[in-house]
Amino acid sequence: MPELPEVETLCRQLNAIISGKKIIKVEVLDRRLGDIEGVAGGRVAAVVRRGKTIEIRLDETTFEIHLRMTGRLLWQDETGPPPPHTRLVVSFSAGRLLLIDPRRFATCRVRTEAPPAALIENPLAGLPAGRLREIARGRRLPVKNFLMDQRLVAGIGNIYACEILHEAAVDPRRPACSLAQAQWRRMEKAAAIILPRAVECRGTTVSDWRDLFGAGGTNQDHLRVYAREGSACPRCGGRIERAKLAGRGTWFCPACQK
DNA sequence: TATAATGTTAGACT
DNA sequence: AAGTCTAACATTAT
Repeated sequence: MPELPEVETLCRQLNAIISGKKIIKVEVLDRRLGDIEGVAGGRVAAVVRRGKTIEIRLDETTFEIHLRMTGRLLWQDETGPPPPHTRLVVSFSAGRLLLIDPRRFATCRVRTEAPPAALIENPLAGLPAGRLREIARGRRLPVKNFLMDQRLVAGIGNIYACEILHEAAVDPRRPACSLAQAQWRRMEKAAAIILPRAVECRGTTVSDWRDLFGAGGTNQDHLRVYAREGSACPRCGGRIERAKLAGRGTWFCPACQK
């Protein structure tokens, strides 16, 4: 569910609240999350985003959380009964962090070494046209799948891939290697508009995204194509269509996205 | 009842 | 060999 802007929102909120604090207890309520009780006793140095992964950096190791499709993090000041689908409880002296995940796809791990970096590590800091073109050389997969490949570009998922491609007026089905230089430049510009705005809006709440304190984001007010099949394209008035790419719903305007 | 859901990846295929 | 595609993961909502 959460993509780069949503994960960025959580990391910023977490930083403000747990940096410098000690983890006093870890309760794993879903065995599939694995053996992570070892992080109990650690002190949080900082919380950092890597793509869609949340890195809780402790003094010695890094505790990572990936929310996948339906994972949420929720901060609670008081201890009450945890909400349904709570899979993990990380307690601090002043409150606790809950991982809630109906579909149970979310994952956690403890690591000491950094994994291999994506070719473009942080599109929030820029999605440079020149690099995109260079990486896309010889790759015939659809440009939307290219953008969503986490080994290539870290953090972009289905909503923001659709929105960036619309803003850049590029057809999501085009082979990545076939884009002209001018189109890559438009992609760079589009990302520089869409991603920072989504972060300012604290993410996109179309169904169930909530921030660390349970509040929805407001970026859904800025969506132009995602889940808008049949409505009019805000740029050219054409009809927004839905296709399937890499098994995912893909919304675009065939009239102005070339 | 069938389908789709904001993600990733192992294994199959080219 | 490297690039690409598909099914699977588990559950809820429409």
